[in-house]
This record gives sequence, structure tokens and C-alpha cells, in this order.
Amino acid sequence: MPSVPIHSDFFARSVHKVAPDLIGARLLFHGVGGIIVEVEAYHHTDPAAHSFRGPTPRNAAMFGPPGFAYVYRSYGLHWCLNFVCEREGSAAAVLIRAIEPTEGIAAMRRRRGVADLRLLCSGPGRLCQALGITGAQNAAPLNRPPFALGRRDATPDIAIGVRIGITRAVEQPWRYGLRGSRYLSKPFP
DNA sequence: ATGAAGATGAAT
DNA sequence: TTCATCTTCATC
Repeated sequence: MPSVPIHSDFFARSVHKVAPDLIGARLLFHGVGGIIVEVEAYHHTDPAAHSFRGPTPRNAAMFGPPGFAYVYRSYGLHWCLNFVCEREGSAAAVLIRAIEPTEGIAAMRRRRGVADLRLLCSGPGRLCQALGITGAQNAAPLNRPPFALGRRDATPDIAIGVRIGITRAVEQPWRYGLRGSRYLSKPFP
């Protein structure tokens, strides 16, 4: 169902351009997924970014070329999915924080152990569990299976806000969401 | 070698 | 608000 596929060039731009452009796009993994409704932008100049203090084994994918996944383990038990952006070495990425489930809902419910649509993918850890994404997908290319990304057809109403769970970084409007969506991890002000 | 913090989520 | 759960990275 991904209409027009998203290719690597899409990600070879400023992370602050890519992030809002991802709202409304379709993300599938093995045919399971939905519409991206919430993301956050991270740049290596940002103290909250994993890449801020230079390359490490964990963040290596962030320093690689755009159009690849950066998956990391959070709090020892959750996986979080990012899309690497900008030129190789720029170490910028967009954290995918929430999607609206549209495909493979039965599989998502099985993996998550809950039925409520709103609890399936409303959060970075939740959506990885629902789609079956793990560290095995770190550094995987986004432009070919099992990933499938589709462009949005119309520009949605995008809400802008500060990021979730970030206390040390400068307060900047680097969180983007589909305004009014019921599938956000947290509401926008 | 050691420890503190962490881009979270679920339960209380 | 608490806690589960454990990797990562900085520091000693």
C-alpha cells in the first residue's frame, strides 16, 4: 500500500526538514505498520543526541549514510527505531515515536498482548514491539524489504513541541506530530 | 572494574 | 510515583 516509495535522497537532507516530512508517511516492517504520527529530531550538535559525544559502538549507525535504521536498547528492555539523516558522518537521526496502526493489526496485538489500538504503537518502545523490530535491524537499509516506506500524499496539519524525556538539552521545538491524532505517545500542548 | 543514568512503559 | 531491567559509557 505504500504509494510512492521513499528513497535514500529523502533522508539526505537536514534532519529538521526530514522529521516533519515524515509525519503522515507510511512505515511497514514485514507488511506490519501504519502511518507515522509522531517523531523527534536529533542532531549531533544536540547534547541530548546519542551522537553528541562522538562515535561509539552503539551509535555507529548514526554516523553512517542516510536512509538506514539506527535501533538502540532503551532502559535495558525496550527497542527504539530511528531513521538516519543527512550526509554520512553528520550523525543525525529521527526517532520514530508513534504510528497509527493500519496493517497487520492482529500481529501487533499478538506481540503487544493488548487489544486497544491506542496502546499498540503509541510510543517508541511500543511500536518496535508491535512491529517486531529489534537490534537485529540496526543499520538495516530502509529502502528495501523487510522495510517499506511510503510518501504521504497530502501535507498534514503538523504540531510542533519540545521532546519527551529530555531534560538537559536546550528546549527547542524538535518534536513533531500529526495534530489531533489519537495515537500520539503524549498530547501536544 | 565500577557505577550512574538512560530518547520507556506498565503498574500502583 | 515507582519500579522493572540492563546496556552503555565515562571514570577510576
